[in-house]
Amino acid sequence: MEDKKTFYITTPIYYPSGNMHIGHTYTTVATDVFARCKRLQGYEVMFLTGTDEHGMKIEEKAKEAGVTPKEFVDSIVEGDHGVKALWKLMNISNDRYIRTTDAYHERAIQRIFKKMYDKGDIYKGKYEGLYCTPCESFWTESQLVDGKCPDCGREVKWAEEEAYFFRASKYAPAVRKLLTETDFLEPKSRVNEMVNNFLDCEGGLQDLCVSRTSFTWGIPVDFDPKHVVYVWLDALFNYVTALGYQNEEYDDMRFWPGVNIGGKEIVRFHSIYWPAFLMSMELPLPQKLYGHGWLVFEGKKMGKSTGNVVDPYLLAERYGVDALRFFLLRTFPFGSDGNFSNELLISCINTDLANDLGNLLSRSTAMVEKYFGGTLPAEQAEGPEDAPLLAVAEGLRERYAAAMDAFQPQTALTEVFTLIQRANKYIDETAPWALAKDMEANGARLARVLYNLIEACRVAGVLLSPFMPESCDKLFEQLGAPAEVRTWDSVAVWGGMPVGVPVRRGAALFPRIDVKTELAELEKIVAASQRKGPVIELEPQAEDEVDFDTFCKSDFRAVKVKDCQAVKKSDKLLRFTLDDGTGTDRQILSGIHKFYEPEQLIGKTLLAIVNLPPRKMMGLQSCGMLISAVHKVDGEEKLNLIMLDDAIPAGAKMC
RNA sequence: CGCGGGGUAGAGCAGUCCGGUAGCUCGUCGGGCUCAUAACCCGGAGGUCGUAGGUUCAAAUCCUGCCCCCGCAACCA
Repeated sequence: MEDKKTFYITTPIYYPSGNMHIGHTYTTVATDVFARCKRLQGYEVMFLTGTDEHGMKIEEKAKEAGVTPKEFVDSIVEGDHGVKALWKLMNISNDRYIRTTDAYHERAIQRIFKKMYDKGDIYKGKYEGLYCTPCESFWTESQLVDGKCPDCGREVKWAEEEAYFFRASKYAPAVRKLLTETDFLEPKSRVNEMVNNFLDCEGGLQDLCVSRTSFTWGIPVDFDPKHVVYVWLDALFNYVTALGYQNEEYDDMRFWPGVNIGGKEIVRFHSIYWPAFLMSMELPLPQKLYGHGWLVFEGKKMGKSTGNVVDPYLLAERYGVDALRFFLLRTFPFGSDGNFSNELLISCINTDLANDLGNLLSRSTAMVEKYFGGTLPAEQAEGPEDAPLLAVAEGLRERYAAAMDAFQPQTALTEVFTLIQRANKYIDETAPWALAKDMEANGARLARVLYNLIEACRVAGVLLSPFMPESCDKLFEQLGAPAEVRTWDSVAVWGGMPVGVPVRRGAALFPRIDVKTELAELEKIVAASQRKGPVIELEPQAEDEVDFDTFCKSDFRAVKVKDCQAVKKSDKLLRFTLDDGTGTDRQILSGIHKFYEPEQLIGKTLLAIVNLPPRKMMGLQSCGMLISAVHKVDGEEKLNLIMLDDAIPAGAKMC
């Protein structure tokens, strides 16, 4: 009976509150490449991805859209341009797709929750905090806006709610050991952050609240149905429920433990609570958690609010799925943040794929056709130029494997391109076109040169196939490489390519792109998608009435800006020295540096409320508040100070 | 002193763990070749490796101080 080694790898399960962007694509493509690489190496691979579909945010989004939460997630997961469609487009080879709304998963989570409870690792306690009754939400002090609910602006009050807690504190020492004494979490640079912030912090590792009563879109706690299981407990266990843990749907726990890949934002829950949960359930810990870096766009974090989300559909359709896959892993070191730009994408395609790889294949196959009618003869002669080329290929597979095992696809690709570049040089050195001038004398040598080139293309093709499966198949077609020389074993030594196979020059694998034209084109597309008209959002009008007396108490005055300066060490605060007509300067701090430079405002006449209680900010007194008009355009906040006619004297009362 | 990441040629990055010729891609300048996707190959110019000290025969790399940038956090009446 065949006993292949198993390999289990996962992406995080994504939260489908909106469409996936290039960042999700990056994680998923990377994981796919690792999975394909292990399959190539002969492992029995289980590759899991999925979606994390519960929680309050989805419940809210669904409400906004006027559908049920299930209908909402169905449309994002299964719909046109949805998650599954995107992974299909990107040629993701996941073996399984888990949705946390799958019945088997929900059942398993209930069992897990019960087991932890019976064991005493989950206990019923009280969640205390500031609570907004209409919104049914708890907020921390820091989340509050003006001491009020950030969502609705209403009063919050101290409240407590019954909740279940996971005894994370019990496992803190073991987790600490795991992080500091093993290479479970990589890259290593993320270890300190976790240990300092969450384990060695004041009070140590806090117990985690694992149930909620404030919303219903979640897995009910079956023995206490007014509670639903908090999303993280629900979500993290997907990695084992998808293998059949605590359910009857699957029976694949032999794959566990596996490797969890994810962006750096998931490191906290995956490196601390996930191992603790597993310890509680007495399951083996994951082999590895790799928290890769983020793609940033023009130096800024990518996000819907900044409007700089990069659409993977657009790029894949325009440049090809393989080119995009390749670019993501070739250009950015996996462990750290990378600066995404369209220009970088195009130049990567041109340099590596068109000029180096594509052109090598093109010129090599062209010469086999031209000089030998597409089939190389068996009679071949070695030459002095061969050794340096073969030296680069020697051990290439092992260097590549080592880099892949270390989760450094960028390095693995650099290795492969060393061979490709050396092969291009080899053409120059051997000058096949010169040999071809006297076939009688040089025919055998020419045959050998071309054989080596075809072989170089083949070896590169095998090693690149996890990154660009479709393109490598096309490459093998052109080379005439049969299935048995597309394998991992076949690239262990030079010379696997059989002689006499038909070589056919085909269409350019990666056409060269005109950078200038293309960048202009992309800009047009982006501009067009934005030109649909700015969406202006306004604050909803207050529903509560304010009584006249209360209103009259507010003392609004015209004030003149005598001086205005940025507050040191604060991004947002400006410090105003104001003439309020009293003869004594009034100091007001205002968080509007994002919208105004201090020098723009000096001399202006503004509107302020002057009888608010003074408040300290960044150590400075603020006596009142400047009044502004606020709105949002395409999700971006806009703010305009109310500027009064300069003819109005300082201190004039508004009524 | 809140936590973390980073500062290496005009641009983008590797090298830093484990000190020993500073490397890659693009750009630029010059040359070669004509098989190939105006591609390929060779060579040149261009770097106080943020800064100031320290350890050492030797520091981009190890240690200390400082400056600047970027996330998170805080603040944003």
